[in-house]
Amino acid sequence: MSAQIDKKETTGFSEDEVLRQIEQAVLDHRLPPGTKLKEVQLANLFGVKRGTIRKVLTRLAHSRLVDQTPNRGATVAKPSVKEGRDLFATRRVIESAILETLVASADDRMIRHLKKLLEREEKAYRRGDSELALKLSIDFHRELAAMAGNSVLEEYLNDIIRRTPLVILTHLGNDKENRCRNQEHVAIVDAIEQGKAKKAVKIMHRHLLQIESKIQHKPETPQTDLATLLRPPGERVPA
Amino acid sequence: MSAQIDKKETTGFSEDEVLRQIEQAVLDHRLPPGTKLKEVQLANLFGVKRGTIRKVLTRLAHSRLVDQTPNRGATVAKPSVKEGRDLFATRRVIESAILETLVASADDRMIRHLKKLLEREEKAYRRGDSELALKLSIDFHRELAAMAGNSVLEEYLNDIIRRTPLVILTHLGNDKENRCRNQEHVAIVDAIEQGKAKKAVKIMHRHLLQIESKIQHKPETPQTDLATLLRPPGERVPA
DNA sequence: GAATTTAAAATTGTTAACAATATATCATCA
DNA sequence: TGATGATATATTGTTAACAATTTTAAATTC
Repeated sequence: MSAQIDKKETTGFSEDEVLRQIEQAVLDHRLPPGTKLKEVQLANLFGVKRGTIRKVLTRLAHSRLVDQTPNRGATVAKPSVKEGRDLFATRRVIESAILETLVASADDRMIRHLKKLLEREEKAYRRGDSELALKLSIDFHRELAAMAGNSVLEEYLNDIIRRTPLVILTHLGNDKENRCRNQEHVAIVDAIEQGKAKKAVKIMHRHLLQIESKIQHKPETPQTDLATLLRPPGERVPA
Repeated sequence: MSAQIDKKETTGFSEDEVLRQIEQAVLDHRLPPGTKLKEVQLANLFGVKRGTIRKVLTRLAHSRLVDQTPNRGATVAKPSVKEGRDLFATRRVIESAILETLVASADDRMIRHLKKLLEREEKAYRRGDSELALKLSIDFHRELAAMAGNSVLEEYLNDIIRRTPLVILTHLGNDKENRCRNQEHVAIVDAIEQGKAKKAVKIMHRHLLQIESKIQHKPETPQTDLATLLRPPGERVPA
């Protein structure tokens, strides 16, 4: 009744590629929290051995993107309200530190690069391409972290960013409201350009609190679905 | 020439226990950076299968305590000067946030508990038991993190604490100077008790900068030795 | 003797078969 | 019907044997 998922022809991915694809699926809000992740199913989907999937799941569990329980396999993690709050609070701390560092060393080239990113982001918003807009919004935050030049801060922010979609999906639903506002990104870059660290931090705080303030009620538990949602482009559905 | 390390009789540890023992060995400055970690050797030492060691090494690599290179195995990580600086800079950020949070919610019970810890720490210092003093000093920082009540901040601080010995050993040597000073810990608790967050943060900054300022020169590369240093208590050496 | 090549040993990486556990299916009975 | 228990299936966990690679050692050549 739930047997053959073919897909043997694909060339086969490396362990890192599989990991990144799953992480990307979470970032894109395609993998709802609570989704069961069966080893053989994933192995077939990606055209790899079960052992590879096994290692990937362990790594994902280590970064708290999946929950692993002995003998019962892995599911996409479902952060608690508490964890969600802690995550956002920590994010404010990390992003503030990034901005303080960045303002001290920002040059024209960086500012220009950031503004180019923001233009693309705004264009995506106007065009109504919310998928691309979300991606570019994430890129903006990541770019700030990379520019600050502290690899550990960058590492931690990326960790938080990866976990954030799970918090949003479990405690906010998939509303369009819960996205970064391009306008605020612009204001942050302006503050950086002016060398006003405190101002940049203040805007960033408001920016993050806007989303954070909403995570308190958990509306309902949506039913999990099959894992064909791992493939971003059009894909055929096996018989 | 480097063949049989017996040790088959031991009861055998679980995966998590093996992980913790290795982490503890790093914390205790018993595992110098660069030490080769051979799978079968570790498997024999802990009385577990090679697969278990393999998973543990992967997990340790994920938290950057070991470096893994394909086909060439794992070694205890050797952080660069840059990584060391970034680590300490981030630690200041995290510990500051912890203190700010903590001061807002500290009660008498917490203060009393902290003071008790400090007494034990001071006693260990006076007695000259620098091993215990180091351990208690780490406990102090961890306790602050736990009391703040933000699980993500706590998680990150623990991550940093685990990696810190590797930075110290590679770029500072094993001097007694590079340890936390009990006196400063006392001053931090006093500031918390008085509800002065800014003051506590300032002391903490000075506290951490004192160590951080020294990581610039890397004296030499000490030779790696065998991994019998994994056992804290007295152990027999096989023929 | 130093450098290069060849062979041996040690170490890591992979796989398929098996074992253990959990989940689903179905029959039985109150 | 609904609960209980037995059987079958599906899923995860483990292991030992094998393959691939690197490191070490020895042999050869100049």
